[in-house]
Amino acid sequence: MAEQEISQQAPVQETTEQKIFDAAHELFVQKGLDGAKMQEIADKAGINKALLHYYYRTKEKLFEMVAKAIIHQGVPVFRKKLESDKPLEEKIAEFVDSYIDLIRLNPFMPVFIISEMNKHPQHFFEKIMPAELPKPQKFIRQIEEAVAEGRIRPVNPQHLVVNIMALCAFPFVARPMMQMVLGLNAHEIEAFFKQRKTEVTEFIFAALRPES
Amino acid sequence: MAEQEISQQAPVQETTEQKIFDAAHELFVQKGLDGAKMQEIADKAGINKALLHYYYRTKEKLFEMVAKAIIHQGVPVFRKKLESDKPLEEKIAEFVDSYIDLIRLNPFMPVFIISEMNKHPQHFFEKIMPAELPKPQKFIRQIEEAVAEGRIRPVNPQHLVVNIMALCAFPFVARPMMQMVLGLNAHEIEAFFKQRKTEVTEFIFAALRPES
DNA sequence: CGAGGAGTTAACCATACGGTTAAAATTTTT
DNA sequence: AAAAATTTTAACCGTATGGTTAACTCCTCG
Repeated sequence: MAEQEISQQAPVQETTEQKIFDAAHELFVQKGLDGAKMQEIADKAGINKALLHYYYRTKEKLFEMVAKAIIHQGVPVFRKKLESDKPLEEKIAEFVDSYIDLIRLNPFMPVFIISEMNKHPQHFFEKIMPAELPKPQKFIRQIEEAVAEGRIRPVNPQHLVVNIMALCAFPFVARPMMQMVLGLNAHEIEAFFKQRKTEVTEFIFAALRPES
Repeated sequence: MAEQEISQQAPVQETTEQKIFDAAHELFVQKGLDGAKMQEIADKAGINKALLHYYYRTKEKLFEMVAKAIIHQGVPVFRKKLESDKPLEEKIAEFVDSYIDLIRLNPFMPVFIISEMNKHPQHFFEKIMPAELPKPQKFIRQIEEAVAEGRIRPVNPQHLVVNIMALCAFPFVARPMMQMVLGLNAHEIEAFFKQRKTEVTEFIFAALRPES
């Protein structure tokens, strides 16, 4: 479900601008704004450092473009799911499904966002995040209705929203730690992430079953 | 419950070494290894830059000491809770309780660990993490037993462990985002975090109720 | 008192870094 | 093919950065 067809790099005839962008993408994601160096990006792109400034004026601008691209890859997914007209149960299942799909395609994304958002919150919300970021009001109203109707256990809707996001995203940001603590090798962790979707969905629905 | 008495800085007669350490702590946590600059640390400590190198030979060494201190603040809490002899239900409740307490005392900790762990995994696990990090084997066995006895719904124990950690830690690392998405002001977010402990505990227990 | 050591400082050093310049190479336009 | 515009490069610039040096202060102890 929700397996998008994202042209998985066709290195046919990549333009220089693209090569720079890709190199910057990889390094910014891996090392952050401060950790990634312009020379390093130039080397990885296989070009002269001056070209970075020719295409993207400054490091900050280059970073902004990369960060925006990353954010804008996720935002529409959220918006679509949060604002859909589907009934609550279906909505939750779809949300978990496409959220985990999204992260599995770009496992670095949550760490990148969390790091940069916490390190430079002002810059992040003023220059990178779109002004109209998806709001879960409709989702929250649906939760309130379901509670009122007794269809689900009484829960605080805001906490539920956070819980869902936490269950989806956290394993990816804590991956190295998990791997260490649970003692999993590469294969096992891969299997773990494969199971994750169903396990999370079942966990949430179980937590929402009405009492008695 | 579990409100430790941690001598909340007594700035009576702080030694220079301590002043440096504290300044480094604050800046490394806030900006990471790459983002924090030695001059900045010296300024914040109110001393000459050469003194940094007098007490802590290099930036890396200083960082290691700070990072170790942060890690070693949390590890014993984990170990104690994970290896206790209490029955499962109690254990989960206590784990959530002291985990959230721990993070509320140092809300920066999870972001710091996640950032640095993902940015320099090798350095992190070789030089900073203690060799004998707490393992949840006993906890996992207890879960398996509870499932076998039908006391809780059948769940994959590893996923449950991850779920618990996710529900506790994630809100703190995603705090700025949450604040934005849920549209909370400083007071409201404070209230949110106060409710968090009970909400998470109830959520987990609800998810573990046996079926039918 | 005065020698020795710990603590502290200003000045300095080499390199790394983000960014610029001017000219060369390449492509596009006419 | 010449002119114009675009792309690429090597060399350079000023500053920031991690780190060092050597001298100076201050306290301790014989």
